[in-house]
Amino acid sequence: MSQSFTEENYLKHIYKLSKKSDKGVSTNALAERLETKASSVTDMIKKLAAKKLVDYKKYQGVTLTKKGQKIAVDIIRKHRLWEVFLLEHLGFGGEEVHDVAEELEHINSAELVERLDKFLGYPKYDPHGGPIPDSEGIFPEPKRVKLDELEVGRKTKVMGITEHSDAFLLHLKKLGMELGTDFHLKERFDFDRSVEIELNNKTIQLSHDVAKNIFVAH
Amino acid sequence: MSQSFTEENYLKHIYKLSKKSDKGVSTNALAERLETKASSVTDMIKKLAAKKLVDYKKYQGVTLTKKGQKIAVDIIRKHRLWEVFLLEHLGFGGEEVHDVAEELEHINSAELVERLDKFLGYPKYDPHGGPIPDSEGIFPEPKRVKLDELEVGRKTKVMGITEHSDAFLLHLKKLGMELGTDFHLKERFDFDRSVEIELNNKTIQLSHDVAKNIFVAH
DNA sequence: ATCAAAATTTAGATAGGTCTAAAAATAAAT
DNA sequence: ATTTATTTTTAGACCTATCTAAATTTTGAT
Ligand SMILES: [Mn+2]
Ligand SMILES: [Mn+2]
Ligand SMILES: [Mn+2]
Ligand SMILES: [Mn+2]
Repeated sequence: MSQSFTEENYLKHIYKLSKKSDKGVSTNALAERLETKASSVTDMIKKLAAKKLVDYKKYQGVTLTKKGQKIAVDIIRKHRLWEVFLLEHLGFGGEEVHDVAEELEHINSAELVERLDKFLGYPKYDPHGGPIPDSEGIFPEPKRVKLDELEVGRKTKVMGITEHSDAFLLHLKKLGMELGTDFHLKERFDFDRSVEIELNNKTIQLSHDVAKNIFVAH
Repeated sequence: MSQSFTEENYLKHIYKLSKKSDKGVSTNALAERLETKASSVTDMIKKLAAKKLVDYKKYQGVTLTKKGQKIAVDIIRKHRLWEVFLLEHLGFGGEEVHDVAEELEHINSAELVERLDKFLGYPKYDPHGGPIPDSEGIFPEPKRVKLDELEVGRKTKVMGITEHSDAFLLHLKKLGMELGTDFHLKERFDFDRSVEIELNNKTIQLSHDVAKNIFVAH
């Protein structure tokens, strides 16, 4: 069975949104992500459910089935491999890459993907740090690094801490950082090694004492 | 204005078929090429005509407008650039390449095409000898000529073909002619324009139908 | 010039994807 | 517990691309 571009985009975004919480993905959230209307989402979800790619109960949101998940992960694999190619071999910079990868990810050829993967040297992460699943859909073990060593510009997430005092835990809680919290490392200031991060649309400063005690995904 | 994959494929095949004769491309010829029905072709042609991409009068066949031609040539450019990439960099062999290029040619990004072209070293011909037009739509000067126009007596080599049917490919294989094969044009017979060539120490006759479909080095 | 065959176009139907407006269900407030 | 607001679904419509079957035009033979 083969999917349309549209179906593949739905599956991919259901996958990504479902990581954010453990409940089903809501119709509105999906509509916003896909820049379409809620009614269109409902229609499409029904079609995907008929194909057994998602589980769906009215008003309860959607989740991917195993089959749907496999397809979603494969799209992500292709997207990230193409981004590696565009950035590292064609010399693309920054933004433009994503839109092109958004189209290339739908090119349908297992042979092509495997050869591209080989050509690129079997990368495990794309240039934004996004992990690239293998052809079985297995993601690489996320390398962990301390926040004070991470390259500026990375999107990352909290993977662990090396300091377990109540004071530190309370501090993190107040900042809104917990295990799994996603954020973006915007800047590091050389004079005191403090960092500036963006988390939940807020910009926050962290001292080096804090940063050096947080493990983040690389 | 942007075209669908389908529209682009129509334009490309109208372009290619229109090279074969100087009359408009017939509905049936297009239907056969595109593996669809004549009625579907009529529908699509009307739409392309409404967009001013083709000129069309009922029952008279279609021709491309300047605008349509530009798009068609650009698709051919992309197709051939991708084939160079797939064959020379990803290590694809023979057949598989074409189908993948058939999809890749529709990826919509001028930036991508220019960067790919640069990455490949601005090739002028694809690995099958097909000329690659530049971004302005200009084809390279053919340092190639069809075998039925080559001067008698020349030593030359197979540079490409203009007929890609299985029957023709098989025929060439049987004759021992493939891309790059060297041979010597010994004689041309005026009464049927057949030619006699010497290849691997054997003397072979080729009908005009065969000769006119083989590109050779000039 | 007439008739038959082939090519082409039209009519009507189906399926995918989307939208607006209205109805129904759920969640939040009072 | 009611009422109100929000979310989600349904109903009905539209556009693209395709098909089959029937009608029309052109081509080619007699
Ligand atoms: Mn991306
Ligand atoms: Mn996409
Ligand atoms: Mn090709
Ligand atoms: Mn194509």
